[in-house]
Amino acid sequence: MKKEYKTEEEFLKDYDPKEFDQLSITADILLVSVSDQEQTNYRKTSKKMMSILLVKRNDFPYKGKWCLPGGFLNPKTETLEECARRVLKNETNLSHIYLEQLYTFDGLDRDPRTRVVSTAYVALIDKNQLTEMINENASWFDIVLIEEKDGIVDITLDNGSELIRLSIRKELKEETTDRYLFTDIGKESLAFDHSVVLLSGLERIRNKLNYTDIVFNMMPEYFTLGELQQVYEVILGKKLLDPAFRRIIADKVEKTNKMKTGEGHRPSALFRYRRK
Amino acid sequence: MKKEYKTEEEFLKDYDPKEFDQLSITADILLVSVSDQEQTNYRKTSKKMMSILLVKRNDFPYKGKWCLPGGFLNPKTETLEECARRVLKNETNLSHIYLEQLYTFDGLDRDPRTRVVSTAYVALIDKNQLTEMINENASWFDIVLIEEKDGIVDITLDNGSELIRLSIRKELKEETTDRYLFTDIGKESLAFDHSVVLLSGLERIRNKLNYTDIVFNMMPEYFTLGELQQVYEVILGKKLLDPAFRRIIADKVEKTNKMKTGEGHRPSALFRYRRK
DNA sequence: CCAATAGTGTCTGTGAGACAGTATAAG
DNA sequence: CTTATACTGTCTCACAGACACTATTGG
Repeated sequence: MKKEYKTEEEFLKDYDPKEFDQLSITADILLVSVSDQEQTNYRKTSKKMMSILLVKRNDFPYKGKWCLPGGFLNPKTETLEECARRVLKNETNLSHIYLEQLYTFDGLDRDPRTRVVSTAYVALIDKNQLTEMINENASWFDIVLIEEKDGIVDITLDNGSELIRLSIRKELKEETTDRYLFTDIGKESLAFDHSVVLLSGLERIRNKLNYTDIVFNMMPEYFTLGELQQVYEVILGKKLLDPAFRRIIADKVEKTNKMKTGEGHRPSALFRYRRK
Repeated sequence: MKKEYKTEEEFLKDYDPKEFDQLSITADILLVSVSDQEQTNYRKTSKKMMSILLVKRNDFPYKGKWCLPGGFLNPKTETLEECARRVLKNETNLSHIYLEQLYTFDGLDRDPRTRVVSTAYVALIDKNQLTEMINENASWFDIVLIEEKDGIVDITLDNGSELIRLSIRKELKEETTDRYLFTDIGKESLAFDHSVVLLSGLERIRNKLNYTDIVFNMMPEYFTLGELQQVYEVILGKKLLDPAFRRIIADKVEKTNKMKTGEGHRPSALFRYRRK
């Protein structure tokens, strides 16, 4: 039977590193989606927010803290991406999810137990496809604030009953490039170095929004251009002008003959992603 | 004493996987620089080419094949980047090299001995800084050709006495993104999956040329705009128009009062990278 | 003078930013 | 009629692409 520990120090004192391999690899996943915030005014459209899936840790280390879903790689049987998909399947019960390798995080002290290298993945889903309930330790957090000031990025997460405030220092590694060194400096934070993984992933998504079609992985099959624009705006963190936006996405979408009505204002045409 | 093997099969038959950890991580490095090709015509400027450092394998697996320099991570003492710098120091005797994590390659059959996950790094240097001779198994290969046609990328490498022709299939992983699946399909190739690492790295450099200042890691302190333009052209694989190029880099460089003369034509001003 | 590169002036077309205007549903 | 969003027309400004032109050296 598993022994119960009260503090992390007690746990580590008793921990036998030989039980683990000397070196392990995990795949951690930043699962991102877009959620709707209900509106009181019947005319107004619901506000959209980015949201991410976090899991509450049941065991030491970081017992009670929230972290990204992840799992240890089975070196004999699976690739890192397969490992990530296995974890995603457990959390969401979905199989065909957009997945992209983000970065490999390998600080010496990421995990107090032993050396654990983590390859992080970004996953995008349309929340409407979620049917079955996810595991009881998991919860969707809305990103209610993300703000950069004086080289510090503040992120506030909210799952309806709990608020998490993260603070990450962001400095250029090299003046010749766009690589940043992220350092978790918040009082609250996610387990391991997952605050840093979160910020890296969000910046990746923001960058790729401009030159890829990854947004459509977060959209339902039919959507209005207003909805699509809101998703752009929440990811980029700024308002866009209608005509400019419509020019940009004109060749990425196709108009259907469906309409969305009953919104208290002029109905809008439903569009669909135009695959190549 | 080490036993000598004649074939790879014989070697693998005798190989005891328990001698290795069940799972290992290596840092592999794509070290890229720019070399000058001598010109017969005294008026003409020397043509530039990209060149990369390869190492000839002394042992099985892939004995006799060329591969990227790399080394196993020591899980107790170093990060992957430190591991990469240690390898670079051995190969080039240089310490302050531009280094950037590229991607983590983790196919199940990358290494016939045991499961080896490799995190690849891209390193850029100015060849003029190289003084001491590198290790005797290492050699600089010029990229004499890189051509994409019908989803196949052909790369030809030349170190002066040996030609290597690589062929890699390139297909989009997902229609919504810019991620490619690379498959080595050449008769000749580099050891392990290093042909794929090479191509990934070259594409990374090409992309970053447009929105970062990484070129200057491959330039000497003083350079003419003609030289800089040639480096851009060889990396991008196309000619650029002078006025357009000068507009683009105008705010990245500063003119010095030095001149380059004796070239059989009008002398050119020497410029320097303008740090922020 | 010739060959080759250095360096500049300027036209043109494309495309993003900006603003203003028209259209249409629900209540 | 009001409110809120849907959707379009068009002006302007910045800037990349393109071409033409001048400048300057070694031989």
